[in-house]
Amino acid sequence: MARDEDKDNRVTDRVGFICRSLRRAIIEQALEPGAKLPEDALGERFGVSRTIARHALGQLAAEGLVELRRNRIAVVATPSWQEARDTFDIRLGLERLVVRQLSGRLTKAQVAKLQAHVDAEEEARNGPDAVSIRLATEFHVMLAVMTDSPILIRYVSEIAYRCCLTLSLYSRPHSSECAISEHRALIAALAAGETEKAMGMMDHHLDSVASRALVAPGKPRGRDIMDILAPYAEAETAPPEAGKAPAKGGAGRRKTTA
Amino acid sequence: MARDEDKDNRVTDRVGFICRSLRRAIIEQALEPGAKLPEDALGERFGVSRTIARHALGQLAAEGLVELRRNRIAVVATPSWQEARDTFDIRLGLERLVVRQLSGRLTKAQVAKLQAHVDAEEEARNGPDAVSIRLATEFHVMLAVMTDSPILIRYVSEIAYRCCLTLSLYSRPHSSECAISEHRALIAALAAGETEKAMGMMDHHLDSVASRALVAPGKPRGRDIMDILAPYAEAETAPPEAGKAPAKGGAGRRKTTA
DNA sequence: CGCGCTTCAAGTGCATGCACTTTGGCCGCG
DNA sequence: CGCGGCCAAAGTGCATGCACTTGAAGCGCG
Repeated sequence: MARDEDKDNRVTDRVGFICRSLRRAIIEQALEPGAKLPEDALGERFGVSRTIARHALGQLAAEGLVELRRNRIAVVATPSWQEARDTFDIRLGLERLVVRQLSGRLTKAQVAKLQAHVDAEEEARNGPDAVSIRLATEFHVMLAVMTDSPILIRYVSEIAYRCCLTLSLYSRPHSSECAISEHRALIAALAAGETEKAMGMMDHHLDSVASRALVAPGKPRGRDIMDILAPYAEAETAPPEAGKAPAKGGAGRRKTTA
Repeated sequence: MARDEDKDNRVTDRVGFICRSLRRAIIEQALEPGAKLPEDALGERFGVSRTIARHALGQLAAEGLVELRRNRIAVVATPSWQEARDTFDIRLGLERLVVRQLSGRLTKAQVAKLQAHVDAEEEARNGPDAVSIRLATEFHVMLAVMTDSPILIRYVSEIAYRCCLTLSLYSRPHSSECAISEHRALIAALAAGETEKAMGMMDHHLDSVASRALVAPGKPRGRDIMDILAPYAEAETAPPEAGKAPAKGGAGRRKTTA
């Protein structure tokens, strides 16, 4: 990722740097949906002025990772359940394009690179979930990058990141074991040029991730506090264990990158 | 009609306003690819400071409509031929999703609205091309909006705008007559819930727009001057008018769509 | 004891100023 | 006559200051 850093396009890069950092923090769930991102705190943390931080926030907002509300502190986006489903749906469509594009056209080097990445995933399996999620996401982004189509790259990256977001909202502990083997199988199919098969695998892969991970709309984790409180408003009969303090918000003052 | 749209999200709206204006200017080809967009000129024109103009430019850059180069004046993006093809390809994938989502689910009011829009297209047929293009684009955006899926809306809008851009680079005078009847037919199929048929129509529609409009890579109008000059640099023997001389990236045939 | 109003601090919205970079013209030199 | 370097104008990069908005604590009133 430090590769094409200073191409000379894109904003100076301090903005880019902040974006990348924030994105990473978000997909690793160091920043949960709803986390506040005050401009000055950001600026201070990254050693830049609010102007830059603001710009970065703007970019991230354009990608749908943060929410900007006028005169309010920016927050990490909290996609609705419906949006989450849509996101996966669209992602599927986009990744099919990737597969179609790539099938039978992968160079040996590319295949090797992909395999190496999956090896890394394997290795990180016992590490923190955050890392597995990031690696799994990066695998897909890597595929997109290999299409060499800037637009496709952008869209797939964006949506993959958004998926991480929804995952961090609506998923349970996470289980990425099968994902890894599915990644391997996908590589094989792509390398062999079995387009249809590869597409089917991608379908199945994403579909299973979605249905396995996306747990029903019942209780969105970091969602609006009012949602969490909702069941308590109904009746005062033994509320389930929810270790969240009511008013003050357990987040303390400003959160920034971990 | 330029009044609302600010539910309270998004930037203050002066930024939004500039974005919208610029987008419109771009898709109507009042601003050709490569056109310069200096911050202060923009700011002056819209009665705001460079800060705002800059922010707008940033948004547009995120959408791929303008290009930002460090320390240089921002310009309207000039997608390469390859990107143009990719764009249409991806667009097709996205619009298929739209169709699938919409098929058989359109309310009477929606159908009416669509038909009214196509009527407007019909009416504008003798007007300037710019308007026809805008209307045709808006038709597709309108469809996307009806899916009620924010992400899909965003992506389709974005890519539709980008297509306008490529059209203004690589298309001939334009002929949108058939597009109108195709729009009508599409509405009918959608209303009738004939998903497969509707998808096929969308395929055909976009494909024909692409292949009809996108005239070969021969002479990209506003594209990098170096490309145009390349064949002349080789030898001074009568430069052919279409020959692809440089060893540049493959203009090689790529699956358009299935 | 609770409820609404006031007041204040945190935070954003935006403009402006200054430094740095790029560009293109001008001039002197070969 | 051409060519390469200097210089000013134009433009961006970024920080900072001030006005405005918002949320909430504090306070008085019922």
